[in-house]
Amino acid sequence: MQKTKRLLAIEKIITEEKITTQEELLKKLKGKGIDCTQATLSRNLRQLGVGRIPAGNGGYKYSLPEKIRNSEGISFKPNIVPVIRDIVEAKGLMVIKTIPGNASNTAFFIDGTGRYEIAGTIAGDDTILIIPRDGVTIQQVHTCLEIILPGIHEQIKTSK
Amino acid sequence: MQKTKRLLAIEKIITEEKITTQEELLKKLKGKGIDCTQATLSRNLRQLGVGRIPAGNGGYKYSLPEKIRNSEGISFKPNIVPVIRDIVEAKGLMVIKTIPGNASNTAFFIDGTGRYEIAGTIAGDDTILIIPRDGVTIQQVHTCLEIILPGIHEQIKTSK
DNA sequence: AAAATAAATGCATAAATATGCAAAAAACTA
DNA sequence: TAGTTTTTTGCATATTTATGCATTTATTTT
Repeated sequence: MQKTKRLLAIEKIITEEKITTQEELLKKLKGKGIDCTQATLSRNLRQLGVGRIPAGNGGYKYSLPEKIRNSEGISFKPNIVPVIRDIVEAKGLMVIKTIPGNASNTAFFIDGTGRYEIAGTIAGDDTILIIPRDGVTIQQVHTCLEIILPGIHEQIKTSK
Repeated sequence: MQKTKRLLAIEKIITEEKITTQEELLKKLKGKGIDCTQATLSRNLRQLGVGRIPAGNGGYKYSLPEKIRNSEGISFKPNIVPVIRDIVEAKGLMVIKTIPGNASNTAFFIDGTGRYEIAGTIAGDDTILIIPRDGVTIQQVHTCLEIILPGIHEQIKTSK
């Protein structure tokens, strides 16, 4: 799907560079071979929960949610990818395996993102059960996880 | 100065209600007897660091910095009220008493909110000095604290 | 207090963003 | 796989927001 790829690219670009307008983002994407219109970007940014905040030096910048912003508009994101070992599907639910003792904090992080796709989580010691909301497909949950934890699937695949 | 009053009103309104457009904010302000143009609002919002983020149900909402956002655009605040023992005024400054050892982290939290009213803070072990910005009254600082820490004054009053 | 300097504001408009609608693409079903 | 439904997208445009410039208001200096 073209859209998923685009969403990921948008998040990556926004995280790494200071993007001031949608037109600017449009060009960056084009540079990566991803082509769309400003209208589509506007919709995608909404879906990703991306906000537009005043930048310290003048102008504005786009910024991902689930971040902690201070009055300078600077943000950061905790990286918890390395603790995740595996992601499998079962009975329409999602099971995430972590390294021992890390299920709870990982689930807490996932909950904290408040993603629409996820109705709730249950965590043991090294296993998390993710309950998708009604009407949300497993594929959508995968996409959702990829958004929360960029590169996670790739990471799991290569470490196997 | 008219501007300070307006900035405070903007923060208050944005904190308490879901504001979708600058025009909407304009009307709310007019209702409070504060009159200006959209152009001025745009400039003020920038100065306050107010961002525009997608709202969960569709549409957008303005949001102060200092908040932790999740992807639904909902914000929440850590509750640190219980560590605060007393709030008194002295020489146009504000003195906050905390339980021992908690002044520093409380001050850090207050600083982090980036409130316009507060020029800066100094913390010892159980005492914080809040220096209001020029032109800001003690009453306005009280209101500001009530916004940062809802219910704080009530809590102190009842525990005495 | 008058003059000089800086800050704030409105007006008009440019710039940027969101959205209704129709078409195209993708996903699903029988 | 042909038909049906859902999702995604572009186009055109309405809506919303930012800003240059001139003017007013406030602040500072002499």
